[in-house]
Amino acid sequence: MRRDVFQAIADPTRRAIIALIALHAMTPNAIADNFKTTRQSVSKHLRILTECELVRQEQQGREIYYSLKIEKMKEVDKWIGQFRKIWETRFDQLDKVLSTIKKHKK
Amino acid sequence: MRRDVFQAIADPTRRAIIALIALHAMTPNAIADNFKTTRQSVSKHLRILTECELVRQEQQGREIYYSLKIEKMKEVDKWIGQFRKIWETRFDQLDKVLSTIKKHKK
DNA sequence: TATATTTGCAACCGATTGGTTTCGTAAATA
DNA sequence: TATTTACGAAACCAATCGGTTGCAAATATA
Repeated sequence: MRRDVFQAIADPTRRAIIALIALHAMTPNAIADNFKTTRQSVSKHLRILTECELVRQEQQGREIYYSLKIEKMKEVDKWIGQFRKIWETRFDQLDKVLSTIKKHKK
Repeated sequence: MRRDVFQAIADPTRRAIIALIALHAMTPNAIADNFKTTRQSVSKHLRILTECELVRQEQQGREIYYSLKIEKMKEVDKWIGQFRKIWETRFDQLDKVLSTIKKHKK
């Protein structure tokens, strides 16, 4: 069962969970309250998120607080980075074309 | 069969295809040459990428050239953006802590 | 101590996945 | 015209997915 961040964020429920716990740690029950699905289903998603190290657990009595390991999200950002370069370059090129047109108008 | 960009980039082969055709349009056969898998398998991946509008086709004789619709990648970038704010803020806070320590040392 | 709450885990289910093989079509080439 | 090449689509397969139900363990409360 080889997991990675990209597989983790592929599921919309998982993306919602990530967004939920990004700022504040939450218990599985509290997280599940935000969805139509069952607690067990959320628990399964949390296990997957834990497996790919996107999430951190903190036991507190009988409750377990889950929070986001935001550093892991940088992996996605890094991958997207290579394409950001491309679309920024293309924007620059378009910019050059536009300014050339302006010059010609003058 | 509702597809989105996040599902598209979940598969490693698909991510590799995306990176391959990001700069230059390529035919399915040319793409398949870069992988261990068959042409038909790559063809299936290309269909999925087409379905979620990540890819553009251009017929040229009996060949079909596939290229990346880089604008679509911005959707992922946008989603990651909300977390970038968080980790940059945390970095700022760490920075403040560090400069406070420096001041105290002085 | 008996009961209720919070949780993870295993078993199971139908749907979907990524891959293969096979086939049909259209374009290039002999 | 006959053959080869490039490709998509369909049928099929084992593996995995997301979800459910049921249960056991640990902690809190009566």
